[in-house]
Amino acid sequence: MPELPEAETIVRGLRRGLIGARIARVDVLHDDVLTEPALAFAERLQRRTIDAVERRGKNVVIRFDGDARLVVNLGMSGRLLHREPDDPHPPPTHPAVRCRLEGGALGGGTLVYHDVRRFGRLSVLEPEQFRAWSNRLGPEPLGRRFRARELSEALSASVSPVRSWLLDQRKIAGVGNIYANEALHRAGIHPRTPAMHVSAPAATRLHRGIRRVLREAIRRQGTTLRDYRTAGGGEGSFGSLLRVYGRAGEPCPRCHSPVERIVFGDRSAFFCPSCQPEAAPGRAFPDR
DNA sequence: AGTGTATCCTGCAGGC
DNA sequence: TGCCTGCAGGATACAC
Repeated sequence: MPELPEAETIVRGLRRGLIGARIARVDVLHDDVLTEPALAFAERLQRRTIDAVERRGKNVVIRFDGDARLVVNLGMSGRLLHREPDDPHPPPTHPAVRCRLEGGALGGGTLVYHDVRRFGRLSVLEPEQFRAWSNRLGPEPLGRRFRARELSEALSASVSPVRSWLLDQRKIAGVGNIYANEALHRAGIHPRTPAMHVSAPAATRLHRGIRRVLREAIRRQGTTLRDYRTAGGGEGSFGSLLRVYGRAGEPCPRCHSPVERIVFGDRSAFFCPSCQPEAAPGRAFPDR
């Protein structure tokens, strides 16, 4: 998906028009993005007023009066678009759910969940369910509870490749494949390094790398490679600042060695073989 | 417990 | 032009 910076950008873009608005009507066009029958889903949203628009990891969280929440995981190609009344844009090509709004600072309009591949999921959670769901996710990487020392300790408990570890939302909430690769490059760590082999100084560099790349990407409204759009339909501009992701064969911006692409865990990993050397084999893990 | 694999979908780029 | 393959920002259920 959309990873943390993209979700954060969407949340910021939705806030003004959604807070205080009331959901007048819900149309479900593709019920496979829902976790419950369309009728029950619509029933639970209709006539509710939006109190807040928030983010948890890479999920958009819309909170209603009564404290129920709509949690939106955007999957690979999900978009949340707010179309204001009389919006001149052409209608979205792959709408899955449409909510007609009344009131709010922008006078209503339509909130559209748009998803070409339909890997995204929308669920309505009551306060208790929301707490349980949120507790299963790891710390917010931009929050105060995420510290280098804790990162280092958590890494030392896992043999999995550090790139895979970073993608596990139970470990850290919000990092996906793009920013995992970018953070590892900034930290000078090979993506396949077993998590427990990441030294304390390297974990500190990784901690800083994660926070820096996420913050800079938020400033640029995220990375639009293909599907991602802001709430207003715009594109994010962080793509031109990517140092390794999607850049196999291009020179590393730091040392000019060609960036390499490998595949493991069914995902591409991009890295600079010179800035991110693979740990010398032969000690703790002789042959993997 | 943690890791690898298959699966859910569609669209696009590139090779022939 | 058309067909085919590979690839894609994610998450989960399952077997081992």
